[in-house]
Amino acid sequence: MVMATLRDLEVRHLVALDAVATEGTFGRAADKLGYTQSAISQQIASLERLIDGKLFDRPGGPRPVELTPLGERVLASARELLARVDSVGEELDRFRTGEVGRITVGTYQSVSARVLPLVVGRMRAEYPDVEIRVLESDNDDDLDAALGRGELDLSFVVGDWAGQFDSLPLFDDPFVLVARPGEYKRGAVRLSDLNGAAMVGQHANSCQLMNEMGLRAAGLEPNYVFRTNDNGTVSAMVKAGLGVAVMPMLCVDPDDPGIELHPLRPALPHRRIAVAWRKGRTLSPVAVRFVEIAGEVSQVFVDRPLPWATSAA
Amino acid sequence: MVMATLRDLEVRHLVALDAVATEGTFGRAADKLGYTQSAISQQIASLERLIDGKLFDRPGGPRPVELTPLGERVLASARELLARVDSVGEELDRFRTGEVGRITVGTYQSVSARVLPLVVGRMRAEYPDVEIRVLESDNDDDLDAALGRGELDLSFVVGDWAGQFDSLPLFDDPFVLVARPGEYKRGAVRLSDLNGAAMVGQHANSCQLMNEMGLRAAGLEPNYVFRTNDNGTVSAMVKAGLGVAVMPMLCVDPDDPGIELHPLRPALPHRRIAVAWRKGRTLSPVAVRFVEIAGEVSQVFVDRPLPWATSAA
DNA sequence: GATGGTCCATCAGCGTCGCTGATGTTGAAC
DNA sequence: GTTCAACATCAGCGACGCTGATGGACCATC
Repeated sequence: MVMATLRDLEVRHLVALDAVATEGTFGRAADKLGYTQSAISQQIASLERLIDGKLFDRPGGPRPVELTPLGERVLASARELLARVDSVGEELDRFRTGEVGRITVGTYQSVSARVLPLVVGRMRAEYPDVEIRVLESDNDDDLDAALGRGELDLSFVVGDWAGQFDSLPLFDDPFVLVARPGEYKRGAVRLSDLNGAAMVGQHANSCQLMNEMGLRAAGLEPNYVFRTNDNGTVSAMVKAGLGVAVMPMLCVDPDDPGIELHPLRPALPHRRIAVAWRKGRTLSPVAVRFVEIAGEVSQVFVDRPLPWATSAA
Repeated sequence: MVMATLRDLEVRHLVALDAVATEGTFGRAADKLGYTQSAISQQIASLERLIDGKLFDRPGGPRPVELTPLGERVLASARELLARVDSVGEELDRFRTGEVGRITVGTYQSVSARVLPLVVGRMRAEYPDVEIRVLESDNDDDLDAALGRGELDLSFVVGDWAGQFDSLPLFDDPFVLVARPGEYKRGAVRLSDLNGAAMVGQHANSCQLMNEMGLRAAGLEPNYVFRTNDNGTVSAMVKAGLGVAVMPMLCVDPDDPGIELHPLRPALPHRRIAVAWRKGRTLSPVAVRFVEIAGEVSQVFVDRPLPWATSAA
């Protein structure tokens, strides 16, 4: 016979207390709850042991029980707790359906500008009460680290991260040459034609490194005259005649008449855009839907016109 | 295999969830709580069945478990509930010690004026945070009814209520003659001397009826020229010469020089003052103390000087 | 790639707990 | 007194929860 404490409390006890207080007798409470009178009697006795005090006065004979002053106090707390438990249940249901929730997503400039608005728009339409937080960074490592630490639920990433993350590949984003209209003949440009050309690029990040490695692998030593991480500035510099740029196609505004895009020949290895999350981790329902939507809206980029068609428009 | 719902929730589940989330592994949580790892595993599994969703991602291998998004939500609610349960426990302790509580007491004019202040004063000194509510009524039936309905925790009553209530007798309050000083010789007055005297009395209530019955039993027909339920007004009318009054001694200000008190011979059956509560009902700790204190302070009235000594002072 | 270590899941065994159904007890009403 | 309507108690039993051991997954290390 060990000492019973509130840690042994069960919701069932509170339900029984409430029912007895409401119904007035153990028997009616038992009927209501689908137990026998004996069971209710034992449940209340057990609760009285936990509380360490009588909750009901039993007048004996055919008269109903009545709460003691202690019982009144406990009942008030019990009803409060029951209401809280119920509201937790409802909140969890809302969470499961995505009615409430929060999601934090990592992203970077080109995705922020071209992909994220499409996804966020559909998310807000489907789940108006879901809070969507976005962390944008120039630096892939920041996003990876934050994702690894669990600060991000999801992150857009470049490349495959099969080792560390689970991911859904969204689309391939080819490197294209950005030049002033007419500077090169329409259509593909040979890498060798870029030899010695003044180039505009980004500071060292995964795309830029991928890009430069591709160029060097083709035997040319790029001549960077300006670097910026702002994609708009890269295009602006090209327009201003500072040089040409090799950029992921997603980083360039396809409707900008001041520039012309050219496929490269041979093509550099394209970058693969994916949305990733920590390997093996369960996603919230909202996050799952976010990934689905990201996949759906990415069809736009899978099917997008090739650069020469665009510049020829 | 029946469907588990939140109604099957137990505090133990929440404690286990909290411990695992805090400790990071099932094993350490088990050590902390004095269970085996197996028990914790089963408790969490059981909770996951209740919640109908995984709460932890188990990476497998030597790495600790991590909360799923659902788990985070549930944990937050669990901690809130645990805190609430703890605070209920503390509140109940305070209730038991009388540190908090409320008591509603029925009373009537003479007790309000002479007895209650003594009791309330000591109660407030002992239990400064206990709320004391007082219902005063001219009409005994009101108090009895309110006590019977449970609206009062305690009530001062006149007479024995052995049938309906439990009670503690406090003291006996004799009926005395109230007259102007010198109107009667000091000391006892014969009932027969009151025959035909103009009298001031109360409206029909238990004391007044008791009083009149006693007079009639002694063979005299009282001649009431004025009735009021206000004890001060009775005395004032006596002082003004409207008549004499037969009153419970407690209803008269013993220090009032404008009146003189006389015992009656033969004495009328005195009224017995008691504090009563519903038969068989458990009293709150504060109410128990209230009754004790009422008994203690009533010693003043048990031992109080007889009327002729008072008026001779 | 084999090994050891550290996790959690699972299983069998078993004690305990909670429920049922029947019986005992109490007090009020007739 | 008898009856009735309450709750308490008891024996029995089934289910549940815990223990201790085992198994499986995964990582790190060699």
